[in-house]
Amino acid sequence: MDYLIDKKKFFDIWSNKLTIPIPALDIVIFTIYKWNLCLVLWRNKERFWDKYAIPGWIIARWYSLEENFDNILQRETGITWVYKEQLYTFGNPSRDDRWHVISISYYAFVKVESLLKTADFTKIDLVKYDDIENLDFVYDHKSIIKYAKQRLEWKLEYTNISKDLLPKNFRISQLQLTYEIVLWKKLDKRNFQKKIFKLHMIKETWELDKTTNRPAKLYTFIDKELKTYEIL
Amino acid sequence: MDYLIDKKKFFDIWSNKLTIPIPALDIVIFTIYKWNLCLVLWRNKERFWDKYAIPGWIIARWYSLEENFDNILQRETGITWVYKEQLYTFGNPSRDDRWHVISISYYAFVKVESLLKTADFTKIDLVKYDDIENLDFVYDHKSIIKYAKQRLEWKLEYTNISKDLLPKNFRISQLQLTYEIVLWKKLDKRNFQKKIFKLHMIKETWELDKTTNRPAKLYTFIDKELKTYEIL
DNA sequence: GCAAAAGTGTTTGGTCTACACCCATGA
DNA sequence: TCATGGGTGTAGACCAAACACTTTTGC
Repeated sequence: MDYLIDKKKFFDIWSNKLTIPIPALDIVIFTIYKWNLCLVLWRNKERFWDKYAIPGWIIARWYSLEENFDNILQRETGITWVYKEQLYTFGNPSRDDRWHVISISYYAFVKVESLLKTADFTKIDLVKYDDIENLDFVYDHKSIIKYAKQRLEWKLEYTNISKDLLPKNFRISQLQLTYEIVLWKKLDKRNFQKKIFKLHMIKETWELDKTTNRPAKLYTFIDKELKTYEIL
Repeated sequence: MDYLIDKKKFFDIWSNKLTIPIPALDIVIFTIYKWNLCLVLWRNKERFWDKYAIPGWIIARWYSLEENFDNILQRETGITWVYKEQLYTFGNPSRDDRWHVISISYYAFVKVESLLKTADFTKIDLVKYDDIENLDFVYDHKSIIKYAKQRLEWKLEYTNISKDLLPKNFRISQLQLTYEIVLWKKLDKRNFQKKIFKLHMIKETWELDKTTNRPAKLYTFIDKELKTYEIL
């Protein structure tokens, strides 16, 4: 009676084929590891013929995108929490040559401590972003990654997203280094600090980091929430 | 043999149910009509119990999102060309209470002349944005519209997207009015002009518009393409 | 001549950039 | 005592916001 619950429309029993594309969810996970921008990639030789893939799976019915995300993340990487945001939905019918799969893509950031504590390194590889040019990926996953990288750059310039890439307390030089790594350019130390302070993005703690020659003040983010700034 | 083409996974013949959600594509269409921000909405009493909906339909397999978009737009509104961009993918299982439908949403802009020339007003209604608060919409369409409006504001502030809302030639005061309508605030005439000119967004034509008391120069956009500006 | 919209500059405060030296500590 | 990274200020250019009067035309 109703067009939507007339399920015959979506599956043709005689040809044994769906008439709709299949929705999947894929995740680009960034982290800063040893002061390199890295990706958490999925390596599954059986399924992917020795190519890399970003974690992802078919979307299960009756679960929200968030629930599907959490489930895929946990099952395929072991990681329990990341900051995530929807990236884009890719629907080119030829992106997967076996079937029309629509990829609802997310990008995510994970702090390195959290990664090392929870990730299952038998399932994933940590790969430097700069190396992906030379690696083989399944389907259109390389272009999804590049799209995510653009978004990361924007996000870093206009929000306090770096809070999800850095430890709780950090030296200002580490914050600056994070920006330099992602934006891939040198920044001026004094101007950088002025900007960050003017935005009230971080505050001093009373701790010192004595691991370098001259001890450095440690800072922490003021806002726990994601905040967008007009300028940076 | 391969996990993806094992179609049994996606349709359970015994329960006669799909095991995946259904992907659909929905479109929020903006226009400026009689100097009001308006939406092109779909009114289908049979299907929608006298509520408004944004145009949309189930995604057909083997066609790209763009092809599905064009097809839906043409069939449901008659409109032949709009500027479009992907907005977001909404996947809450309860957004449609009959089935789990994932909505890949787009927002679009159409010039009023083009709208009036091609649209099929037996299928659509033109509704002022300011009125939607008091109207009934199916599913989560009202919140999709509000999300699209936010994006429109951003787009107007940082790009030359207004070219797709205005006629080819226009008075500067009309351009300013468009900004004021969408951003919902008064702008300073002199500062507005300085900004727009500094960005090299528009250029003079040698025509005059004599429909008001004092004739006004007509301007036109320099770039045909969408261009993003760092500042506005 | 008057109503209506067009057109036009200046000042002020704030922000961005470029740039160089001293400090505290560990080895 | 030296090497390493930490910490700090200023001057000049540019940009953004506030603000009011004159001009041209139709009626």
